[in-house]
Amino acid sequence: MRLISWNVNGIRAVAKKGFLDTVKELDPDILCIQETKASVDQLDDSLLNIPGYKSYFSSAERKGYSGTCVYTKREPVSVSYGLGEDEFDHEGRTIELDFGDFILYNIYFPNGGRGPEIVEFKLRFYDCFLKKVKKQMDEGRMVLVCGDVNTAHKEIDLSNPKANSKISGFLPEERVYMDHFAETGLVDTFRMLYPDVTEKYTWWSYKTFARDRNVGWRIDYFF
DNA sequence: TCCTTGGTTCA
DNA sequence: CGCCATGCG
DNA sequence: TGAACCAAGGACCGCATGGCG
Repeated sequence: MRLISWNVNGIRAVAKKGFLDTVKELDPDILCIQETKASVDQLDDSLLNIPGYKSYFSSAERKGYSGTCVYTKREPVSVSYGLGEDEFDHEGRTIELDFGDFILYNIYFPNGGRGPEIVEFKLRFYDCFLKKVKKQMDEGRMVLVCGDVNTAHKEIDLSNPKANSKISGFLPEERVYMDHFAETGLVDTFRMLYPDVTEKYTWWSYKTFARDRNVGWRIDYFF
């Protein structure tokens, strides 16, 4: 089974740049999208109904902000939106699909770059999420998680760990939560398969051609 | 992210 | 509608 | 004196919205 996670930074923008062709080529069984930046009524039928897939959308109340969706060939038993905690459920960040033999979360975790109070919000979000997952695991459920976590775990996971140790995305208090993910039983699959591989990133700064030079961060995960 | 400015340390 | 500023990442 | 090492501040790009004429 092929699962894909993709932060598109505007699904309408990528739709103009071959999104549907790419999906066809990649042929995922389940495709998890973050940062759709759109509400359902802003999307036309080609995005709402991709042939062969069921689709589920969750949008922020604020226009043009955040938002997630999932396209899946296999039909889930049930789908729910949000973490079940009012504070975290107004920005379309969480889609939870129950497939019976496993639960899959597609999550766009908050970006803390706008200030300390947003970092606090991000940490509370992590906390709420982990409590929920722990409960499900204690009940014997298998849980898969993918999405944009917005934190690099260890020094190996970004180009300039020293210079970024005071920047949101690599703060000590954020990295501790990546430890908590592991303690909860959520395995960073990439790092499990490639424990020593360096310079593999999922996000690059828009500044100074960072992507061309592969100066980046690994902040998107499959657990 | 990178470059600049300005401040500190220490051979 | 085009143009520019703002918010966000 | 000057080399080396920081901390802090500013410009930077792309998507989307909204105000204005």
